[in-house]
Parts: sequence; C-alpha cells; structure tokens
Amino acid sequence: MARTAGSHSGITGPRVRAAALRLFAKGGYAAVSMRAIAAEVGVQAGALYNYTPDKQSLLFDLMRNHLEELLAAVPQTTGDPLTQLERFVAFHIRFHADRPEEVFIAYMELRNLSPENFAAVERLRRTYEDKLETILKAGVSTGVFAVTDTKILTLALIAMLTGVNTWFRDSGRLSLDEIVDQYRDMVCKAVKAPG
Amino acid sequence: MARTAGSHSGITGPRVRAAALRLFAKGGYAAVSMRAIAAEVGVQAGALYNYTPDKQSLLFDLMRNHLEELLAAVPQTTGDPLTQLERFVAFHIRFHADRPEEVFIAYMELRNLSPENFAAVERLRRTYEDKLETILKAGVSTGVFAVTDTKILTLALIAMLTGVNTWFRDSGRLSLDEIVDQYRDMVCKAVKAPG
DNA sequence: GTCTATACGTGGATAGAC
DNA sequence: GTCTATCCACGTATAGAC
Repeated sequence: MARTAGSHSGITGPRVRAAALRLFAKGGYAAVSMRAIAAEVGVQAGALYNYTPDKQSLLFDLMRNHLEELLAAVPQTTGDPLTQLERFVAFHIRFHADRPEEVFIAYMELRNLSPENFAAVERLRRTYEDKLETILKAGVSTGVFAVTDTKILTLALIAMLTGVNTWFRDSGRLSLDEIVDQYRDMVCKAVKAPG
Repeated sequence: MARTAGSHSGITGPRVRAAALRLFAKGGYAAVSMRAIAAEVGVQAGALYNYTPDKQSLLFDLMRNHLEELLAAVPQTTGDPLTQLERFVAFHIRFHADRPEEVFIAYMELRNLSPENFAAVERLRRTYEDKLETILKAGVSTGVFAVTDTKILTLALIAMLTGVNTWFRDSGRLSLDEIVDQYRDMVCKAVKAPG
C-alpha cells in the first residue's frame, strides 16, 4: 500500500500526448492552449510540464513518432517491381487511413515546428519517399515501368494517395478495400510500359 | 487640392489584404496577429478596422476571392473529352503554380473559418471539382475513358495536381512546361480506355 | 483615415504548497 | 505528481482625439 495516491507515472504521459494529438488535429497547434490540453486530460495546466518541457516538444514528438512508425511498417522492397508497387499503394492507403489525426498533423503543422525539428521531420519524410522512388527506379531499369522522371512521379503518387485522407470516411459509399483496388489499378496503369 | 492628406482610399484596402495573404501563408492564420498585419502595411492596428470588420472576414475574403477567380478562369468544357482533360490538367497546374500563397491558405486554413464561411468555401470548391468530373463522365460515356468511379478519380487527380504546389519552385530542376507535360501524359495514360 | 490609449481576455510557463 | 496562484507578454477589438 505504499503507492502514492494520485500517481499515474507511465499513464498520464501517454494521455497527455493522446489529448494533444486529438486537439491539435481538430483545432490546429496554434489555436490549442496548454490549458485546453490539460482539461482534456483532466489535470491542471501546470501538471503538463511534468511530461513535456514545452508545447513545441509535444508537437514534435507526435510527428516524429508517426513518421518512425511509418518507416518501421513500410513493406520491404523485394520481389518484382510491379508487385512491390502494388504492395506500396495498398500499404500507404491503409496505414494513413488508420491514423487520420497523425497524418493531418504531420502535413498541416510543419510550419509550427522549430527549424531544427522541421529539418528532422523532413529527413524522415524524405526517407519514406525514397522507398517509393527505389521501387519506381527498379521498374524503369527492368523495363516494366515507363516513367519520365521518377522523382516527380514519386511526389505525384504520394500526394494522390495521401489525398484519400481528405475525404475517406468509414461510413462512406466505398469500403477501404474498394478504394485500395481502384488506386492500385490506376497507379499501375499510369506507370506500366505499353505492351 | 481638397484631397485629404494621408488618405489612401482604394489603396490601403488592397494593401491590407495583400499583407494578410502573405502573412497568413507564411505563419498560419492563428499565429498571425492584427498587429503584425498592420506593421506589414505600415499603419497601426486600429486602422485595419477601417477595411475589415474583423480578422475572420480577412481570411474569408482571401479564400472566396481565390476560388471565384479559379471558377472564372477554368476552361469551358467543349471539344472531345481527352482534349478537355488535357486542357484541365494544364490549367490546374498553371493556375495553382501562379498563386502559391492563395492555394496554401485555401487548403490549410479551412478549419479557421466560421461554420457559415466554411460552407460557402466548400460550395465553391465543390463546383470546381464538378467541372473535372463532368469531363470524366463525358469520356466514360463515349468510351474513351475507362474509369471505375468518376468521383474518386476526380478527387485523386485534384489531389495529385495540387500536390505540385508543395514542391514546385521556379528555380527548380524542371520548368513548369516540362511538369505540365509529364502530368498530362500520366493522367491521360491513367484514364484512357485500352486500345 | 489614422493615431494613441486602453479594455479585457487569454496565452505559455513557473513557484511553491501539499 | 498535482494543485493553486501568479507573472508577464500578447491577443482582438474599441474609443476618442486629431
């Protein structure tokens, strides 16, 4: 019975980040106050500073976490390029559809990062883009893909795939399976070499 | 010589909107103060309220203006569907590349609009999307396009095309002409019926 | 039309009691 | 670890002189 009353070590910390995630996604980093986050958690504002040195770190941790999970989950680039591309499309759509709040923050709040934190986030994002470009380059070199510029195509495809998040709702007209199928077909059609 | 010294009627108003455009695009609506806008214009904060009832109206006017110009400039849907689609792709990329600040604000600051203003902006955006979907439907009905779902494709294409703005720089590796060419080819390849 | 001054709320962050 | 209380800067918007 020596446990400290009111202690939530290892519990309150995650709850703070979860509250920040939810509120930043809904209202935007700049518009959300530390008091609002504290209220969501159920503590007073001052208590937050036991879990984060400041508001900026709260934002950066959310983004870095998201991108590190993305990089840890992206499929390995093995097999023939077309299969790899199909796998990547399906993976990207599903991973992002599963985490709408994280994705929204990672795209919308870049300018609220300090310069150093921004650079770190950009490095991680760039690493992810390179995964896709590697697949495209492999397909070009074996002749399965007809692509003028793999860098542009990489950015175009990622923008298109991530765009699903702006309109997809679980309750919508189409299931995620149907959406994945359509995007997979469209992407393959757009990159495949004729014949 | 009856002109009032220091009077800039018809000049200061546009300068206020231009300053708000620049600062909102750079720092985000919530992070930009009326004092900062006034400083950019070269007046005191109080003077701004001669030109806008409040900060919210400043944001809304920028967005509405942008979308109305977009709708006024979008090419007419005449000719065969493939030509129309090519025209649309080129138009969209060029129009948006010309106005990076307006586009950025129109996408990033939606959640800072009041509910009524948000609804008005969404109506305008929806009208623009319908222009593209009309082209796609026409192509499907004549058999030139093989498209499973015109609504999804519309959103996918617009996300992809607007994505150019996140990385295009005048000083970059590729000219806008080259980019337009590549996107036009890619889009046509993705929607054209086989044969 | 612009200024100065100001009302009034809210922001991030900290100090010190418990 | 959490609380209350507080510091101080800054936010939007308005009032009234010029």
